[in-house]
Amino acid sequence: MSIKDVAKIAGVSISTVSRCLNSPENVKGKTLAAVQSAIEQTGYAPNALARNFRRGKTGLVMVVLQSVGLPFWEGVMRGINGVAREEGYSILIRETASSQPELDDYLKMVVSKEADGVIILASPSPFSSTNAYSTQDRRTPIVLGCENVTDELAHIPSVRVDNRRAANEATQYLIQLGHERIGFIAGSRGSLLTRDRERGYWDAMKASPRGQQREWVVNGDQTIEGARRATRKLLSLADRPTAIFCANDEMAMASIYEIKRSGLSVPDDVSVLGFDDIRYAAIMDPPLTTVVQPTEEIGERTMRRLLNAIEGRDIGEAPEIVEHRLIVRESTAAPRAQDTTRDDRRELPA
Amino acid sequence: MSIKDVAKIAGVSISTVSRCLNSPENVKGKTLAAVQSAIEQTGYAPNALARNFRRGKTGLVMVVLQSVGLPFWEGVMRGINGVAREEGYSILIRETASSQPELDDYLKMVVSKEADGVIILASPSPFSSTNAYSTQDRRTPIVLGCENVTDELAHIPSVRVDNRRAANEATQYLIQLGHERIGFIAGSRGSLLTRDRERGYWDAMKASPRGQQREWVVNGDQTIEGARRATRKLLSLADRPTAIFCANDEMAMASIYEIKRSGLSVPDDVSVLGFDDIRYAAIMDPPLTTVVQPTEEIGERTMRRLLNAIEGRDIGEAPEIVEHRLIVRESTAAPRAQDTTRDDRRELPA
DNA sequence: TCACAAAATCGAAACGTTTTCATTTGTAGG
DNA sequence: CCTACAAATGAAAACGTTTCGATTTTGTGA
Repeated sequence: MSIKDVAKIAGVSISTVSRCLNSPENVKGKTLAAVQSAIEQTGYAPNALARNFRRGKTGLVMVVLQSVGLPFWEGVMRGINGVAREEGYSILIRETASSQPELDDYLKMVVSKEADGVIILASPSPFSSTNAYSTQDRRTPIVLGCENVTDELAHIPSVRVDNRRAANEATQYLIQLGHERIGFIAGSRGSLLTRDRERGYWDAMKASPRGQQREWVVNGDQTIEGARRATRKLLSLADRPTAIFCANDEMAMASIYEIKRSGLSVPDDVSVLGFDDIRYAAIMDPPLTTVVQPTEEIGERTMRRLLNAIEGRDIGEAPEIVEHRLIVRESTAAPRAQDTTRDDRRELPA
Repeated sequence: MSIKDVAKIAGVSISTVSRCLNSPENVKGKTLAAVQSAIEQTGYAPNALARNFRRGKTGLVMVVLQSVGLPFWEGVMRGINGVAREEGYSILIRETASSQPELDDYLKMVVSKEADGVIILASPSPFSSTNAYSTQDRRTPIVLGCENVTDELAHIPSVRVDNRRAANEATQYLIQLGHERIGFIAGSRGSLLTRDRERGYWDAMKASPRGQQREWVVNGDQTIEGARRATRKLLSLADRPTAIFCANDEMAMASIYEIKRSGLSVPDDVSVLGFDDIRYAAIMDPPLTTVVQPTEEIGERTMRRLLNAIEGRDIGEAPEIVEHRLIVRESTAAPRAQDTTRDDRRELPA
């Protein structure tokens, strides 16, 4: 059932059939009708394999993410998918959770015509020497969404919020509430995104009454378990923080869990502030104060930028910055007046 | 940079180069070495487009899901991805959240060689007349994961837990705890998965002391908002349930949120039981009692079954059933002794 | 009706593989 | 040293489309 059969039935040449499919405005109404009828009749569907082969384009964009199922990426993926559909592309996904390929493997996929471009939403194998993004690679279309990657990929064009400023502002907000001892649960080591947020936190703490304290910053590893551990560590500090800023909402959830579990209350004893505004942020107990990113916009712009690159335009290497916003819910409050000793925990009901 | 260039440099024919790539055991060591060196030298990478075209296979499996970012599908996708990688397939995703194609569109994708097979994890456009799965379609490789689809797709082979039995057992568990008024928050109308769970609930309630009550079953629409609405409805009942069984964990989260918000406590006033054991189930407050599905196994078996179909084997149409398991945490408890009036809510602190 | 330009159609090449069949090379046995 | 056979390699076809240049048809104005 190929274009040939259709041509024969319609009594035209195969090039005419092809034209009917691709530029019907160039074919006479009568022939068009004949061809369409032949197509109906045979149930012909163009062979995408052949077409893509001939055109030298896969129509595929590879999206690298850590794992399907992480709520944060929902909006980003919706954005990506939306413009992909609009522009006739399909999305190929690869999870780094299950395997750990090198960046290089992805770049190769576009030279071997498995995809036309790559969007990176998660660092391929962290700390791999072959992850360096050489100038030679500059010609393969690739864009980062959110800059959730290691240093070596720093120069790849990206679309993201200003994580440093956002984290700074969020921390400022806690300081303004009156908090002086503010903990920070960092994400996975070596992720640009995470490091920028940590920097923003440091920036803000510099000007805070008690200044910066090394021990207030603990690595949460971007995992629930890690964040729980980190929280326990923070809670056991002599100078226990009255507020904890988590590098993302998932860790904030874990942190809240652990805080409550130790008999403390959020936000009465400890305020918690997240980052991302995932779909569960508003129905946690208490509803989470957090930094919102325009995820869908990030997805859309990432995809658009990639398409530009695919079409051969120069997209530069400067990140595209989109706006964030702090959304205040109930997990943050002013610290309690008497909260200067570390022993108030004992006074609480279990 | 094609196979031709490599052939020229290596001083062999293109068929030999092809053989070096695909069946090196059939080529003499010396030529193999020469060819490999030529490949190195040119940086040649086989053109996947051409290869797939020639072979008539895309190497792609289309996975239809509602939306990336829903935690439940994390494990399923990991399973799918795992065997896909093993078998040399890539995963194409399509979200039904952003567009609503018909099942037919997906089937067409395999005839038009955009993918070799389809895995359905979410109903394409619910209640569409063209979603019927005709016997004529029986030849296109397609498998359901979890049967999260509308009636019309009932006869497509699937891999899933026995939702009806699982829901029955879960409800039994609540009954055994001493609950008599048990609410059920159903998922999206028309989803087989959800309906089976509802059936399981009814099955169990038949034998319960107070029997079945229409008003105890409310539609939660598979959404957070829907589940909140449903919960409010249940709580406002004259005979307010002392336990609520939610068709999935996400709705359980929403339900718990709403219960607490109305001043009641979980599980003291109302027990809540979920389904799925998503990654946040264990760190909710309280940690959620729920039904676990072996998601990764489901994904693996779904994919394997699809591959069988792709390779032309008859995979039948009977569902493959995998084992579920109830995991008891802290969101369920025996009802309070005095809990027979509806007015205890007033006695609680706001 | 004719000439001519424009529009429509056709024929054939090309895309980069894989694969079949034929040919060459190598090897062992007599 | 020749034959027979196996192993290795080569030549060419084929996959289904798009597209280029050539050719035919159509339409227009004189």
